[in-house]
Amino acid sequence: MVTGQLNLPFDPIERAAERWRVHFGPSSAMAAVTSIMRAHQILLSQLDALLKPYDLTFARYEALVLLTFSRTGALPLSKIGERLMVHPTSVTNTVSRLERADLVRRLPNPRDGRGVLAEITDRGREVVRLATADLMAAGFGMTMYGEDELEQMFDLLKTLRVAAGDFEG
Amino acid sequence: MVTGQLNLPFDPIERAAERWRVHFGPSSAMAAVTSIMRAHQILLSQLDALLKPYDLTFARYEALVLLTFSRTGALPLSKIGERLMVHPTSVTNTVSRLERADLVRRLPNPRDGRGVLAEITDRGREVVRLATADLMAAGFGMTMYGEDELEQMFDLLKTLRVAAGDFEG
DNA sequence: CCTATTTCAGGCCAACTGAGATAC
DNA sequence: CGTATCTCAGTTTGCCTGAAATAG
Repeated sequence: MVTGQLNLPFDPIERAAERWRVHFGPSSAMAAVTSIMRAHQILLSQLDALLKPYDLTFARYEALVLLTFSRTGALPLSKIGERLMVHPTSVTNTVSRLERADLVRRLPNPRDGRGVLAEITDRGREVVRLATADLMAAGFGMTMYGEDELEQMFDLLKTLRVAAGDFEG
Repeated sequence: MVTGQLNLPFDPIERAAERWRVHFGPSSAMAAVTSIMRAHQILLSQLDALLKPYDLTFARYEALVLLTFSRTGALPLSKIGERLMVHPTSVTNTVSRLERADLVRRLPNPRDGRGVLAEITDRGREVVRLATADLMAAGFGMTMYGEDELEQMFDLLKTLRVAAGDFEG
């Protein structure tokens, strides 16, 4: 429903921006923010639908892919939280769900007695392979864009991420 | 924490995209999608923090602003859901929260016996005024962008919204 | 009769807070 | 000792499904 074809005869964000200008003043920041919110909603809904057959959400899929990328297939939960920029308790929850589905297993961290490693299982690697094929076939829900536009989007949003202190820009 | 300054020495999305290219192939769509997800997370966290003193979330704030824009200060719940593109049950929930805080009241729709109007209260108008002043003072969390970049962002994301069928583009 | 509007019950997911166990 | 890692309990939010009541 969130991505249902409502087919309003006008752009609801553009209309809100016009009224915003009249009531409050300059509205380009508000229009850009609202657009990002809506884009997120559209994409998340599409990607979660694609991943549903694998009993994955996009958040869980991202964690799984991150493990695929690591040399040993295992990472401390703290590192996962850092890279995906999610809260420690969310990592615990995500890893628990993946563990229950037999896609990762928990191991004690041999280099830090406090720590826990999440290690991807063979089944986890297979699920990543299949899910990734589906996502790529769907172009990540971005098939309306050309290569140049995708890069433009990345560059534009990078400015925001740098300003938020995500990394040393 | 979600917007904490982690100050990684590298861009985690860029790094993931590089590895993605090696493992799976072209990664620009994935990088753009991940950037949108992260931008959403950053902005929502900042805006919700700004709105917290008013016991509002961004979703509730948007509903309140929409009522401010209507001529009579009242709209059917169905219309609110259509404009903000949220699920009917979410509208019920949002309006109930606002009603409990005395920012809107429910009225029967005189033009449709099935329907319910949400009408903004005087207190609701005052809260919108104050919250909007705070949001504008914070530039909606977008002060790192120039006017041209904000328009560029809006235009780029409009392509996605049109493709999703949000309106007659 | 069929459809539209709203509500309720109940589920899932992600994020957070705060507290505690354990180990650096 | 203080700090870091992880877990658990519990709350909030938003989104969803399915079913019901009511009315066009």
